[in-house]
Parts: sequence; C-alpha cells; structure tokens
Amino acid sequence: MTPTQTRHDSKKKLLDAALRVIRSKGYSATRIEDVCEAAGLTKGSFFHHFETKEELAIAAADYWSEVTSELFAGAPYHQPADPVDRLLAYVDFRKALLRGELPDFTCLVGTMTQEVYGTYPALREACNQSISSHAKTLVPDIEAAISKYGVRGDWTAESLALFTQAAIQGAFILAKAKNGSAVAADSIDHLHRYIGLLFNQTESPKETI
Amino acid sequence: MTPTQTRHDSKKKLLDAALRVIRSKGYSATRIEDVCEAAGLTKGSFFHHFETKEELAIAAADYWSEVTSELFAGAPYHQPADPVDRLLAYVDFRKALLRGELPDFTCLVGTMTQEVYGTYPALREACNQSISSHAKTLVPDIEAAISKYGVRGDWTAESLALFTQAAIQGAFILAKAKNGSAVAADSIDHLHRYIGLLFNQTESPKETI
DNA sequence: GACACCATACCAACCAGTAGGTATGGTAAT
DNA sequence: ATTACCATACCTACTGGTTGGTATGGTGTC
Repeated sequence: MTPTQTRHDSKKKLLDAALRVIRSKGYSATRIEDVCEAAGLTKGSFFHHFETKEELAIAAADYWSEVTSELFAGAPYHQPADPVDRLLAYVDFRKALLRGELPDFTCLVGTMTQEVYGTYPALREACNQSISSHAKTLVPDIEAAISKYGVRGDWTAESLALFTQAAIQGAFILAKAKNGSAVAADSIDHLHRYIGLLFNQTESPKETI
Repeated sequence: MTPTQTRHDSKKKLLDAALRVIRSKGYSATRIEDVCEAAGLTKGSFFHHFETKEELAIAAADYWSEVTSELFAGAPYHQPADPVDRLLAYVDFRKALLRGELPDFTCLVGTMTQEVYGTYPALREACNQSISSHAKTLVPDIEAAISKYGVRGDWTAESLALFTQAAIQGAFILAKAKNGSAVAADSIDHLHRYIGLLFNQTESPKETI
C-alpha cells in the first residue's frame, strides 16, 4: 500500500474503527481517542474529518448502511426461484454471519439505538434509516410469497420484514447477555420456522457449520 | 409521608430513579448526579448506599428482576386452563404493557446488556440472570403445551422461551428506532402468531386497546 | 505557495469518587 | 428520664483524572 493510498483513506479508517469500537463498548463509552487509536491516527486527523462525536456516529451509521447493503446485495440468498425459499435463505444467511467474536457480528445501529434514541434524535434517525431500509429489501420477496401461496392474514409484508429484524436484533441481545452466539443461532432457527409455517413450507433451517 | 418514612427508603428511591434514568439514556451516559437528582437526593447519600456506579447498576438489575417477577407473578395470564392459551396470554400481556413513553415500558437489562457486555462482566451477568430467569418461567407452560399437543421438532422448550424474549427485546429496539410503540405491537403479534402456528392453534392476538 | 491533511500541545468542562461534616434515632448506664 | 455514646443516614464542598474539542504548526502535493 503506497503512502498516497494510506494518506487519503483516513476517513474510511476512522469509520471502520468507529464500527469496531462502538460495537464493542457502545456509543457513550466510546472515546474519540479510542477511535483514533484503533484507526492509527490522532485527534488532529479526526477533527479534520468530523466536527463532533455525534457527526462521526451518524456517518458511521450511514457507512454501516452502505457496507451492509453491499454485503446483502452480493449474498447468495437471492438465487432461489421461489420467494419463500429466498426468505428462508436470507434467514439462513443471517445465521451464517454469526461467526467470530460478538463485536464482529452484532449490529452497530441496533446497539446505538438503545443508547441514543432519547438523547440524540439525528443519530436515532440515522439508525432508524439503516434498520428500516434494510428491512424494506425483504418486502418484495414477502409480497411475492404472499401472492404465490395465497397466504393472507391481518399482517402486512412490511410488518413481517420488520419482525425479522426484531428477532435478529433480539438474538444479538441474548448473545451478548449469555456471552455466546449459540442462543442467537437458536433464535434465528425459530424465525426460520415461523416463516416456514406462515407459508406452509416444512423444510428445516440449513446448518451452517 | 413523615420524615421518618422518607428517610429510610432512600435506597429504593435511588434504585427507582436508576431504572428511569438508565432506561432513558443508557448506562454510560447516566451520571450519578442524574440519578441523585431524579431521586431527590445528593451524592453523599448515593455513596452511602453504593460504592460505585457499577454497583448501582448491578443492584438496579437485581431490583429490576424483583419488580418484574412480582409483576408477572401477579398477572392474569396464568389463568387459562390450556398451556398454549397461557403462553398466548403471556404474549398478549407483554403487548398490553406497551403503554406510555418508551422509557416506561422498555427493558432495563436489555438496554444495559448492549452497552456493557464486553466491558463490565459482573453487570453483564446480572443482566443475563434477569433475562434468563424470566425466560425460564415460561418453560413449564411450553413443556406442558408440547406434551399436550404432541408437538415435537428440533427445538427445546428453553429455546422457545428464549426466542420469545429475543422477539420482545428486538421489538423494543425497533420501537426506539422508530420512536413509537406501534412497530413493537406488530412484532409481538407476529410472536403470538408463531406460537399459535407451532401448536396448531388459530385464534388471533387479543387487542389491548 | 496554497491547500488538504495530519500531528502536537493544550484547554475547559465534566464527573466519579473523596473528605469531612451534621442530623437523627436508638441504647444503656446512671 | 437524662446523659453519654454510637451507628446510620444524609449533606456540602472539593479533587483529580478524563475527555470533547481547539489552537497551532508541520508536511506533502498540485
């Protein structure tokens, strides 16, 4: 990597560092110097790119949206022809992401939301955007599944899409509480089972070991 | 209220205040003086009862366990004769609790877990105890439902109990992100639907307006 | 030489925790 | 029952480390 390259991706370095540190310690406990240290930079560089700590967090939430969008857009769960299979494959994919340490696979914006929803409205909204827009990517498949299988009830495609996110976010909380990912995998299996039952499919969740 | 009475429930006042403040701002952002102010006391009193901020948080988690235990023990969802009905009534009860402002109905220990799981092990474990022991209260009904309806699959009663908590905790995150309880109610409806489908029941969730 | 980029040195506010005091109520010996 | 004594409960005032943010200066690039 040439000096020229390293020189100009400092903002990205800071954002990557912010993802790691905030997911480990939460937003409030994260010091700007923690982020700088993790990025291998100093506060001078930090305040050249960001005016405040909150601005960093908002930028990190937007950056998180980009990173995850690309990850999910390029993931293989879109391949099945059947919309229910695609949904189940999505859930399996989320389960497969439960690898490494807790800060590596838990959700930045879900973590921040809990802390800042009442105190930093702009940051809360950035987190909301990230979660909601990701949930929206599931809506077309859910609608296709509804019409293909003639399933109807007093729930909307949007509400099911959001429920998947609730279940996954909650799975992360349990994983943190129990200090291990196993309980999250079990929870995601239940989510899989729910979607299967909703659309009268019977296959079981794929193992991802 | 006589001075004698107010004099001796200061510790409880501090704990009640801690529940409110931490649920509003998170653990790290909560200042000891915030808690004191909410309790109508001073730091001198605080440090008479607690040695550190973390000790307060652990005591608050334990206190939270007590308060919620009593709430759920005295709740009406235990009345139905059928175990599945009891489970569904539990879920309805959780939905009915979604009243007032976000800090009033969201979960203290779920909030704290996200922040402290990697940095305050003792506090994380107190949160885990609170969540896990509450989940355990559902296991007998789930087991009774399994044997009554002959349902079996590759999941345990414990895992379903934990999944209910994951779904509810995740519903709180969405509610905070969207700054309203409606999405949480929808998510809990999905949880209700899942349990109904698991045990082949068909009734719809009770409205709680 | 102007500008973007980044480092060092610094400041002021904040905040967990401390020091040391006062008020209240109980106990027991006189 | 009054005095002496002590423990609990609570307060005010302070300290010292932390930390978000600033001021300033250097370095490479166009």
